[in-house]
Amino acid sequence: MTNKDLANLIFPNITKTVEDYEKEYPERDLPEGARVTRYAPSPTGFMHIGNFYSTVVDYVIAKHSNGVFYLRNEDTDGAREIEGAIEYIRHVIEHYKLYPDEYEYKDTKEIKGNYGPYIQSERKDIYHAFIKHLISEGKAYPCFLTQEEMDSIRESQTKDKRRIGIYGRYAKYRNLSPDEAAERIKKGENYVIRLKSQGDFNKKFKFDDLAFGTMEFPENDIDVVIMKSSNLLPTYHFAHLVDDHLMHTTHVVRGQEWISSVPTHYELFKTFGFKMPKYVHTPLILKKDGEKIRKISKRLDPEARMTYYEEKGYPIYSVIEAIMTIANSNYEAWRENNPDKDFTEFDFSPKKMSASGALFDLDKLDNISKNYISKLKASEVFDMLDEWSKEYDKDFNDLINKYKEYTTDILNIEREQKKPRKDYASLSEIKGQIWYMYDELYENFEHEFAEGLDKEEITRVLNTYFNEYYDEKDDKDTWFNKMKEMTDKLGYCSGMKEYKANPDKYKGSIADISNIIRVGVTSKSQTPDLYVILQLLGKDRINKRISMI
RNA sequence: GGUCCGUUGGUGAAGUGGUUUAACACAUAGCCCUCUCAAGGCUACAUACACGGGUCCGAAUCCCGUACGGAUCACCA
Repeated sequence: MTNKDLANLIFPNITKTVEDYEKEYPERDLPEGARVTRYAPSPTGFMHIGNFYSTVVDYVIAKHSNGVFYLRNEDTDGAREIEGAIEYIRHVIEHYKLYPDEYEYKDTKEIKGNYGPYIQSERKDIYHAFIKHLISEGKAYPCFLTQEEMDSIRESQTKDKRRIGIYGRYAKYRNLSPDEAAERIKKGENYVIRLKSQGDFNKKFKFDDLAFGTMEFPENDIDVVIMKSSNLLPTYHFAHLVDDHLMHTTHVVRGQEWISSVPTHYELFKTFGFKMPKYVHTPLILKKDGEKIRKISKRLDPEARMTYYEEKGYPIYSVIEAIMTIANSNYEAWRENNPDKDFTEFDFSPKKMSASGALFDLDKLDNISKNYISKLKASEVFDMLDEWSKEYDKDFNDLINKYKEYTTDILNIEREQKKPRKDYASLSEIKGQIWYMYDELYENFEHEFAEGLDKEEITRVLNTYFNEYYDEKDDKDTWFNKMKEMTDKLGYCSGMKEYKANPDKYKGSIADISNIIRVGVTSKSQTPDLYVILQLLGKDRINKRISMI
């Protein structure tokens, strides 16, 4: 029996060859310099900030070059698959408008692109053809090692401080004759297919990573599993080889944790004589935990999960800007000079990514977000708030829609001007800052009057002001002059400089008067411009609130 | 233990042998402005190049070693 016979025994129904598939997946017809990237998640968990980082990088690289960004569902691990994971991943990339050019969704049967299927479990025959080829050539073999045998190999390797893995003399079945292998298979023995590695651990090769630069690795000599016995699907390494070759990926963007499997991938591509794509290994996103710095964790850090940003209501723009700022530190300067350009117009450079992990800084995110939101029109903020609250605060959503115009006016306070207020970093913060403008929410609070202020004085100031001085029709200057007038009449000081110089000569200052009025109508001692607040509140609300005191 | 990577102030970082008394941004603090807050203006801040050798007229920048940190070593991706 030859290797070819063995291959036929294992894959009797596979008739297409590697060459057939190469014809089916021809070179992409793209302009010079166009790059093909992919986001290739496994549906085994929810998307976290590290995945998102890579995805943004994928997207920028592809879009900036007028290339292709596609989505590939890497569902080769049936056991760990989580229901709804791929739907959630889809939700996130669509939420951030990182639409893939090619994709396939099982649940809705949507598919787009000529290089599919884009779901690995549907590509089994393709992988088998490639594996069959390898077996015929004697470059892969069935391995009958049991779990127990492997455990004991590992144990002895650990004990003897040897490298761990199935290689050299530990690769017990690599030199089994096709006849012996066939016999075991016919008996129904369990097996995986392993690569018959030709690498030499004592030889080194150079590898260029676009982010990390040139690295040197020993060649791979481990007979890695390329096909699992459990579901006959390939392992990641093999699927990466086949898919990225056939789909003509030019740039593989993936987390730094993959660097250590570069020797395996290098050998796999070499074995087939395929050209390797370029690699961009993205730095880990780290987190400071007390004194220790560690990889950000979905379990321990709420901000690691992408749901966090949606729940908080960070605009998608803010999150992407924050990620881009971490990815390339010259991005901020670029953005300053190009405030209106799409982030994909930025000439992203993998080389500029920091090789050490980056701490994702929520303060920085807030700052970026505050600046962004402050520059929006009130109506735009309203729309965003509407959309967010629909999902996360239904009651508030009803309220703002009931008073749509009023709410927009509130959101417009000190907004459309050269130096707008920067009050909100996220949509979820808004309610906490404007609740007192709504009678429906004007309950369960305490008036924040200055300490030691007696009730009689409060009443006197409020009554005097609203009965004798306040007129809705006044413009701001008139309004403020009247405030000063009353201040002086009641024995307070209308000039802050004068008051600060001689505090003992007066009952208080115009600041105290303002405070009484401000707290009287809003309960809060800190609000935006009092004139605007009074204008917006209007006579009815004001009267109702005064009478509550 | 093997392999690979990294180490500039509280954070992200600029910097690739000499315009560096080491940018910039965020954070923090103070002052100014001011009816409060936010914003804005100004200033300060951290006495920042892990450590030790070497190369050189000259090193954060090049080389070696040490320490520390991280990633990875599955029929998981």
